[in-house]
Amino acid sequence: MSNVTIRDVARRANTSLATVSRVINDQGNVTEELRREVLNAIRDLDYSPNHAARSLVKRRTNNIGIIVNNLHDPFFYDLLRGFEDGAQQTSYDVLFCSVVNGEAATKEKYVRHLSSGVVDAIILYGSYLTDEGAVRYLRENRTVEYVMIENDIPNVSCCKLLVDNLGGAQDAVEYLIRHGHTKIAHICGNPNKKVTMDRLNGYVNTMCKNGLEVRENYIQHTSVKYCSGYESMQRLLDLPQPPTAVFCSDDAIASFAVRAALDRGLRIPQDISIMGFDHQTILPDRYRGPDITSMEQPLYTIGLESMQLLGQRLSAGEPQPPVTKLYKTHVVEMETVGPCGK
Amino acid sequence: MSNVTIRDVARRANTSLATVSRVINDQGNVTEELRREVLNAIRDLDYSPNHAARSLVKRRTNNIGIIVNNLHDPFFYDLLRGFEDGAQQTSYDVLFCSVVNGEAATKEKYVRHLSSGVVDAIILYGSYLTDEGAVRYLRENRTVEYVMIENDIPNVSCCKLLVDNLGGAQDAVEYLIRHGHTKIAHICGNPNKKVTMDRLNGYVNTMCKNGLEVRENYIQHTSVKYCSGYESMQRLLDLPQPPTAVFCSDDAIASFAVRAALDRGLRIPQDISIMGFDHQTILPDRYRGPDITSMEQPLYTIGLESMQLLGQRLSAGEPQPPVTKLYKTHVVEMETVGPCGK
DNA sequence: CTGAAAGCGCTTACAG
DNA sequence: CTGAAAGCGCTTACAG
Repeated sequence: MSNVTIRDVARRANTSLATVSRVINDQGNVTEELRREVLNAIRDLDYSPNHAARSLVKRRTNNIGIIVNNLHDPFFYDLLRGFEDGAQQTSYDVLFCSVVNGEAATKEKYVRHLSSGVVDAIILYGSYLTDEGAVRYLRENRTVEYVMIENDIPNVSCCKLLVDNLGGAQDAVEYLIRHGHTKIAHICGNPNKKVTMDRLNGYVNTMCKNGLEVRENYIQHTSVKYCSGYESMQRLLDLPQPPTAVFCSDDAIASFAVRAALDRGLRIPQDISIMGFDHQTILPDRYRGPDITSMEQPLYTIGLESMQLLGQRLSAGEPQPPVTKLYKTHVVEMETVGPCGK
Repeated sequence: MSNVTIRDVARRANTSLATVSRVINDQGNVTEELRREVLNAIRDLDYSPNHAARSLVKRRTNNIGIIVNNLHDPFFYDLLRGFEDGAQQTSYDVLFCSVVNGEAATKEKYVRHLSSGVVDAIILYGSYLTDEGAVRYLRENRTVEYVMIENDIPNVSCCKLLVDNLGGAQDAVEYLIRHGHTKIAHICGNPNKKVTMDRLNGYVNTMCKNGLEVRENYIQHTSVKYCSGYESMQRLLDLPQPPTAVFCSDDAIASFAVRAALDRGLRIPQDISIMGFDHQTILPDRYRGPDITSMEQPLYTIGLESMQLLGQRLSAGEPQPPVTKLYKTHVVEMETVGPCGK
C-alpha cells in the first residue's frame, strides 16, 4: 500500500485534510486557487487515495465482482465479452473470480469475501445444486447488491436474469420432430446444474405432448466433464434401436457426441442428427466437426445487461425493487440436423 | 457491507473487542471457554469481519490481482488454468481484471486501483508498447508485490517470467529450413506487442544466418485483430514469387492464414507450409482447419508458477529479491508443415 | 470557502 | 489470559 497519505498532501498544499478530500472527490466548495494547489501536491507526491480507508468510511468500494465456475471454460466467451463491454459503460472496476470445478466451499468463500466490503455488487453466474451454502449466505445477508444469472432461487430478493431453458428444449425437440424424427434421444448435461433438469424436462414434455415414446435408455446422463458426452453417445449408438436424432443438453456435450458418431463412421446429419444448446461460439478441446445446430441463448446480451442493470441500481440513491428478466432462445440452423432417413 | 460488527460480537459474548479479534485471527491467548463463547456469538450473528477495516489496519488484503488484455480471448485458456490451479494452492483470493482491447488508460486505472489497497500483489500479463503509463506507475510506486509475465522492462525491480521468443522463432524458422524451405515468409502479430518484435527478429536472424534472402514483401504486418492474418496471407499468395512456407507470429494469426490458403484451394502442407507460435489449445472464431504446427510455450506452467512464486514471496516475512525466469519453447509437429515441394 | 473533530470497523501494542 | 486505548487513512457533518 502506498506510503503517501492525504495528510502529506494537505501538508504540502498548506491546507487541511478536509479540503484535500473535497478536491479528490470533486465536491466543489474549494477556491480554484486552493484546488490547483492541492492538485499539484497530489501530482508531485503521486498520491492515490487508500482504497481500504475510503471504502471503510464511504461504505462503498466502487467494485463489482463476478463469480463464475471455471473461468477458463470457453463457454464463457460471449458472456465475458458482454461483461467487459458493459463494464466499460460504468465507472466501476470489475473483478472476476473463478471457482475451480464449481467447488462449493470456494464459491461460498468468494461470496462471503466479496460481500464483506470488497465489492458493492456481485454477479453470480450459473445454477448449481451445490451452491446452497453460498445462497443461504445471500439470503441472510443483504449486504451487497446481487444479480443472479440463470438461477431462479425462491425467497431470495435479488435481480434475476433467467433463460427460458424449458421452452428452448421444447423448441429444440419440436424442431427435430418437424424433421421427421421420432426416435429422439437426450444426453443430459452436468448433473450438478439446474438447467440440466430444465432441459431434460423440456425434452420429456415435448416427446409426450407429441405422443412419442421416451424409450428406455434414450435418456443418457453424463458426468461433470463434457467429454463424457462421447461415451453417452456410444451407449445410444449401441442400443438395439438407436435413435435417429439426439438432443444434447449443451453444445459442449454435443461436440463430443458428434465426435463419437463420426468415429463410428456415421455421417451427420444423413445417418444421425445431433442438436445442441447454447450456440456456443467456441467449443472445447479443438473441436473440428460440423457446425452444430443449436438453441442460441443471448449470452453476450445477458452479460452486457447485467452490468448495465447493476450500474443503474448502484447509482440510484435509494434501494430499487429487484427485477427479473427472462430471455428467450431460438433455433440456429447449422449442419448437424437433417430429415429423418428412415 | 455487513451491519453486524465486531462490537456486536463482543457484546454478545460478554467480552472485549480485542478478545474477539484474537479468536478471529487465531492468535491464541484466549481460554477455550471464552473462545467458544465468541465463536458462538459469531455464528449466531453470522458475523464476517469487514474487509476494508481489516485491510486498513493490517496493511494486507489477502487478495492477488491478475491483469490481462481481453480476458475473453481463448488464448488465455491454458494460462487461466494455471492461474486457477495455482490459486487453489494459496490462501489468497484471486481477482481477474480484463483490460478491453488493451486500452492504455484502463490498464493504468486497474494498476493504480489494485495497488492502492485492493490487493497485495499483481500479476501483469503481456508486453505491450502502450503499457508505459502503467509501468511508470509501477516503477515509482513499490507498494505491492509484482510479477510481470512476458514483459522484460528495464529498471523495474519485480519478478519477471519471460519466454524465449527470440530463440523460439529461430527454432521455428530452422524447422522450416530443415524441411527444405527457402522461400519463407513471416506474418507479424499485433504491432502493439513486444513479442511481435522478438519473433520477427528471430525470423530475420535465422534467415540471414542461413544465407536466405528476406525478400521484399515477405514480411507482412497485421492489425491488432487476428483476422487480419487472412489478408496478410492473401498478399503473400499474390506475390509473383509466393513463399513455400510461412512462419506466423502466433497461432491465432496462423489460423487465419490457413483459412486464406484453403480458401484459395491450396493444400496444406503439400502446396504451402504454415507454422504458428504458442501451440494455443483453443483457436479463435470456430477454427476448423488442420492442427497447426507450432512452437509451444508453457502457458499452464507459467500461470501456475506465477501464483506459487507470489504465494511464497507474500508469506515470507521480509522482502525477497526479485527473480527472473526464462521459459523455453519447443516445436510441436502437427499437420501444417511438410517438405518443400519445389 | 475552510478546518477541527468524530468516526468508519478493525488490530495491536501496552498495561494489568 | 484480558481489556482500554490508540491508530490505520480516509470522509463527513458541524461550526465558523
